[in-house]
Amino acid sequence: MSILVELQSRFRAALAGLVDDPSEFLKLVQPAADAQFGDYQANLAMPLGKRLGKPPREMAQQVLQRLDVADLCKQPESAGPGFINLQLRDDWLGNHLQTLLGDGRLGAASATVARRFVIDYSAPNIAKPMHVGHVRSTVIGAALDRTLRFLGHRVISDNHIGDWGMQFGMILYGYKHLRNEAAYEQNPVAELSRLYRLVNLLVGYHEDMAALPELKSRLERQEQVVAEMVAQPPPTEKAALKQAAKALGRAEDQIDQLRKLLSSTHERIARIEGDPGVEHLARAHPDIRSAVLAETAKLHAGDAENRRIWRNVLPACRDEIDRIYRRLQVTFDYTLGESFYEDKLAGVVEDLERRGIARPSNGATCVFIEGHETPFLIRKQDGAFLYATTDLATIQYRMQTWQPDAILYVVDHRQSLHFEQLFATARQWGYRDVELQHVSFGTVLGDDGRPFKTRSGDTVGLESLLDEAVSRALAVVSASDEKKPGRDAAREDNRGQIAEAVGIGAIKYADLSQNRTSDYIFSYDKMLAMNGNTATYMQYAYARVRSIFAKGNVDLAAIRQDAVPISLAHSAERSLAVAIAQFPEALGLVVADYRPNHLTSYLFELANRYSTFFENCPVLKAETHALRASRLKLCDLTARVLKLGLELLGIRVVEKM
RNA sequence: GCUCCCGUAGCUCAAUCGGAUAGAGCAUCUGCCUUCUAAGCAGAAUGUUGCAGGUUCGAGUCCUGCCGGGGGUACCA
Repeated sequence: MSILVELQSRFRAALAGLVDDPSEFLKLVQPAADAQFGDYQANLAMPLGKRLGKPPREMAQQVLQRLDVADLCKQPESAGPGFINLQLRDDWLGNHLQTLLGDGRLGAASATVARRFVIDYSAPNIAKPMHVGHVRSTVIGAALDRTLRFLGHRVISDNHIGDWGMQFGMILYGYKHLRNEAAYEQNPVAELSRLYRLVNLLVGYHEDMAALPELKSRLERQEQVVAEMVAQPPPTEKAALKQAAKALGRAEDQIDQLRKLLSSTHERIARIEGDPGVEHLARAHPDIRSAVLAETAKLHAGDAENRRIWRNVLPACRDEIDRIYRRLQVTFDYTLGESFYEDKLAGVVEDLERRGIARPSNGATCVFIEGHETPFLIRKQDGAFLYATTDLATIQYRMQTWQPDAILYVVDHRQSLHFEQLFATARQWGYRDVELQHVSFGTVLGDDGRPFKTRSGDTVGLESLLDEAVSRALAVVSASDEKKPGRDAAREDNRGQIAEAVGIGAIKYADLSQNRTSDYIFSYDKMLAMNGNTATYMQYAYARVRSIFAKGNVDLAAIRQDAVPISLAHSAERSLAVAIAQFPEALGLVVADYRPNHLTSYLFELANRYSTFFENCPVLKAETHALRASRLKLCDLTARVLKLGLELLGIRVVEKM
């Protein structure tokens, strides 16, 4: 049971008769912003007063007269311009916690209306190794997956891996023309990823070279424009003068931008030309871009050799990403990659054309969408399909196969235009009763504020990040052991497992604790931190609770059934109790806007309050037996909420640290 | 050009569809391990929420303009 939901229903009853639809006011019943205002607050008297044309303070009084919360709360008070402050009764809170002791769900009710979700997350491109950019989608997606499932929804997780696009054309081209057979024999995935990067580099080089003349002439034109503007006699009128200055500034900005673009293009070209080996390859493969596209088209058209290579190469790539998923403990119900839909693509385009949703334009097939300047391309001039086509086929398949109420795409926010167009097209196509959600997240940036890359231009591999995290955690575990001699010897064997849980947990938490919509600057130290607001802090709090149980030989089953009332006399006990009871509210926030950072904030707050409790309230040495039992109950609930909450985030707890 | 997002403490980030005195962590400083794990606790210091207007009982949040940064923008994903 959620206290907030209960309070809202009490307010609903109180508002009945005052307004027709109380819903918009009920959302103003919230946990208190500050402990001095109690546990919960209702901010509805002000807007209500405005609606009914009465002074807000009077309105608050009127609501209070109609409000029946005497069983849960102390006498509510009205404060300030009309805030209503509510404080839970200690006896009610104690009883409530008592019922939670016997509740495996810790108060989190199963959804009354179970929805069916398809969650599309992780989706790496299997032609290249997973890097830090894949962590966010994987970790956020998995957390939403687990949380929705826990709340009683039907969830189908589907890893839509990239195994069919132009990136595979690059692999094919590289495999055929640039492969080092010995390296491939030894480590196929490493060689494939080298080939992918190499071909990508060469394609980029020729694109840069091709773009250069146009870029130069644009710059010259722009410089001329500015020169003419400067040569103009300045207008005499003040307003016109200001206008002219502004226009000049903008034109100069464009020059700056063009110069930057030009110089970065020159830089890339120089890098290639400065490397004799690569330069030689660039000269030897002048038409590489169109050749790559041709390989892609051939694969799609069913060319026997390309299909054979594709089939041979795929298993090794899949093994590679599966190894990372095992380590992250992420699993999917389905892994239906782009290739799964290849035989459906032509039908999709045909169907959309027949219905008049798509039409040919400049040799390609497009969907024109109102409000969008550029069309949504579903087939290229050369006949090849695009990821738009695949995504449409995927929607069709998911709807036919699973009839979901919602499809969530956990994907970088840079693809928002694509999803807008995709969803708009899907709706025109007839899929109107499904919630199509782009659960977007911000980009991982480097120190320079640009999308994250290492100096060499390669993104940081995910696996090395995981290794680094675990090895740092191991160092901390070992250091902590040495500081406290006299621990049990079996402990040594556990260090590796503890380090794995702590290290991986740190990385996951770093991503989950951020509002997913913000970009963030990647930092090893931050991602691998084990102090402060980190998964480690919660794991540590959990281990401290478990340590009390171990030391006291506590029989938890007996404690849970013990009739001794829970005492909340100490402020640390009470504040901990309130946090425990608010677990369901945190889960509600997570699913309301698909943001796991609500759960991390909650768990940090809970663990924080536990630490205060731990310092101030002796458990095993409590003054009386009853107090000892009461505190053990608080410990038990804290540990269980921490464990369950972290599990929903995909983070493991350990018994000792 | 069009379009979307962002600008909060020295740094990295929060702030529940507009709520009370804008909060954490890191870094800095001061205390606390013979008492259940110091990966911790208690405390100090840190702000013109980019700027200027507007809307209202109330604005980091909404509107307008400006400044600054980033993304996307017809055949990559």
